[in-house]
Amino acid sequence: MTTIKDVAQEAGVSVATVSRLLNDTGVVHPETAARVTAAIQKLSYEPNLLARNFRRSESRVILILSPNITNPYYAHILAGIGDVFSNLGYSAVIFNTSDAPEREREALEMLKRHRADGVILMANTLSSQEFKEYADQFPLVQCSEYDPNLQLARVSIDNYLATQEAIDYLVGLGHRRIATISSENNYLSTHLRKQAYLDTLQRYNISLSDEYIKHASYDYSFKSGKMKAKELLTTDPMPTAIFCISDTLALGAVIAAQELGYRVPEDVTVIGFDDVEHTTMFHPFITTVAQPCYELGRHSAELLFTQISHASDYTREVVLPHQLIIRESSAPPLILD
Amino acid sequence: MTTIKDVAQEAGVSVATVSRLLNDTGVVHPETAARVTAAIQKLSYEPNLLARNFRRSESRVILILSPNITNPYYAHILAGIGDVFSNLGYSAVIFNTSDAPEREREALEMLKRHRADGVILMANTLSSQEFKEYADQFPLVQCSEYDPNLQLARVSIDNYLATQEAIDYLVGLGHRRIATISSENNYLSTHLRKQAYLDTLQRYNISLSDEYIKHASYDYSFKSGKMKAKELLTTDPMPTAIFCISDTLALGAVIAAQELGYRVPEDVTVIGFDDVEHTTMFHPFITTVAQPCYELGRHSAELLFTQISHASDYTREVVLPHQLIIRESSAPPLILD
DNA sequence: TTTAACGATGTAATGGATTACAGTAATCAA
DNA sequence: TTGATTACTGTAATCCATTACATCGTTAAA
Repeated sequence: MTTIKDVAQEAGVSVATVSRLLNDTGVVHPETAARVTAAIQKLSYEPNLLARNFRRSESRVILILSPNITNPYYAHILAGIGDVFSNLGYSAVIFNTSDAPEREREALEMLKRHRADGVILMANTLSSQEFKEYADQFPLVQCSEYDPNLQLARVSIDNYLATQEAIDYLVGLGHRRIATISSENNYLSTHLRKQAYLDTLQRYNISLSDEYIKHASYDYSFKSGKMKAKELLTTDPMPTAIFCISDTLALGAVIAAQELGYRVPEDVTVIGFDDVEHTTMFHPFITTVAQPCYELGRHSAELLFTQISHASDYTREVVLPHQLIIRESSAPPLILD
Repeated sequence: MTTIKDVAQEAGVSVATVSRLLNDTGVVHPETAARVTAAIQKLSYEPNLLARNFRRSESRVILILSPNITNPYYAHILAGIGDVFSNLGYSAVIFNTSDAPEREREALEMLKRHRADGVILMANTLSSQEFKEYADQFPLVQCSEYDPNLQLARVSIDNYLATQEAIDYLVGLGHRRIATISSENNYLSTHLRKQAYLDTLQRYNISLSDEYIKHASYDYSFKSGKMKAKELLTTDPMPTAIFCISDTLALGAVIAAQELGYRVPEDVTVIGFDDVEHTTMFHPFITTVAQPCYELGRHSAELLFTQISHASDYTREVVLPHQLIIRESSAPPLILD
């Protein structure tokens, strides 16, 4: 293997000079530089990053913990993170935690072993205390979800406000029997969306029914959304609107309604959350709360990089704008109570 | 930072002994081992992987080149690869090439710099000659797609045979006006599927019409599938069946048909390829050729690992079984010619 | 003229783990 | 009893790039 020593020998200089040229630290006489460059070319030398990283004590790897990569919502976040870091010469390692604490712990151990320089978490299943121990020692950013007990760097939308606006919209259309399909997972966004749902209905003096609150699987699966929607559509009185905390669930609800012979939005309004591709794949196009996924990823990456670069003060909380997108799956109820 | 030296000092032994214990190379007296283990615990020592990898001259990273991670087809392949390698203590870095040769080259350079120990390619845009140079030097496996000019390790299904069976099935149903939505990309699978389509129709003495052969975008986008299907559905005579080389395209075709007022499968049969989730999201469930994605990933990973482990002889070609899954989007044509 | 500063380069230490090789004591075979 | 073998441990070289410090002309400032 060609090393910096070989290049130095070939060019008749010391390794220090080669290194200086390579890293653009310190001055090198143009003529010398030319000789070195020629030697590098001739020997087709490539610096050994194992040695460099070891010496610099950095891995140039960042870790991304995501509960489930197959979820399209994450794909754009990943793209955003990837674009920032690959420009900076970092590799991103995506770690599928499946929401299992052991898996998450295992991944975070990589930081201790100098396997990664920092981490972006899409979800956190550890206790605040255990989580804080990592956060205190290593660059860390929370994306989408975050631990409300800790003052750590995070990037997300305002889930409470976004839900409020969605429910306001439904009430504004005339809906009173508004159900929700939440999730059995433990994410903050899930809590906030449910709380905003409850608070907003209360604000309008709309009575709440437990039967109108369903919990789909932790990963928002299409199947569980469909199942829960069928439960809702067979309760009496039937809700006239269903607020789903993810588009996949909303899709399931639309299909459930169709299978039961209901029309969307004439018989029942369905709205989703996230705005992933399949909201506009078939009719009715789904009314949803759009999240700026790519931007969430980009901001997270930038925030992590400032931490890795040892900037002492960095923004802790980035809240990006959401947007209610009205499409075809929502309409006023046919019969007003 | 705690180093192996600190542990050695604490335990009153040499670094060699600690290392031997850590790596289970050579014998260590049980009592000594206990002392060392205690020291490791006490100092909460974690080996520095930067140093280890440098010394061992391995990165413990493998590279995955995929043209487009947002495509759900790849998600399961990635899961299969990930499961194998994370058990082996490797990290997988996913590189989105977007089918751009520069991006691919850039990624492969990482091998030269000892940034990764091997690579799995989902698609290759380089010339056989350039590609061979990397393959000769580094562990490499082609997954799904491969360069037919080179004898390199690859894992895939038999695309030609699979397509043949699909067309046989359509002809068996009574279809004669069979169209295809192929892709403008340059993948081998695309060529093979198209060729099998052509050959099989010829075998049945069914005349071919250029109007029945459409090419969607390189990434099989839903939109382009829908657009091309509309073109097919407005040609005269209209095809009674459309063979799509991906499920996303098939989905687009179904929606296109519905928007034009045609029923699937009564008015037009649509079949897809891959068997990703959305084939069963709504009715009609899509008839498709299933690929064992997870297994493709797993086998690729195992094949790569044997190469990394310097096994001199390893299997070059793994062909996994496909399966035609008949669902709701296919039926005999209403009117036979 | 002398001193200081600068430009350009080289020497050698450094990072942390692995491992070839050497060494010691104890045990075994003859 | 002696030589060989085994079990266990230590010393020090090694991997390759970076970089603190030293060196040596040359030029600018005093």
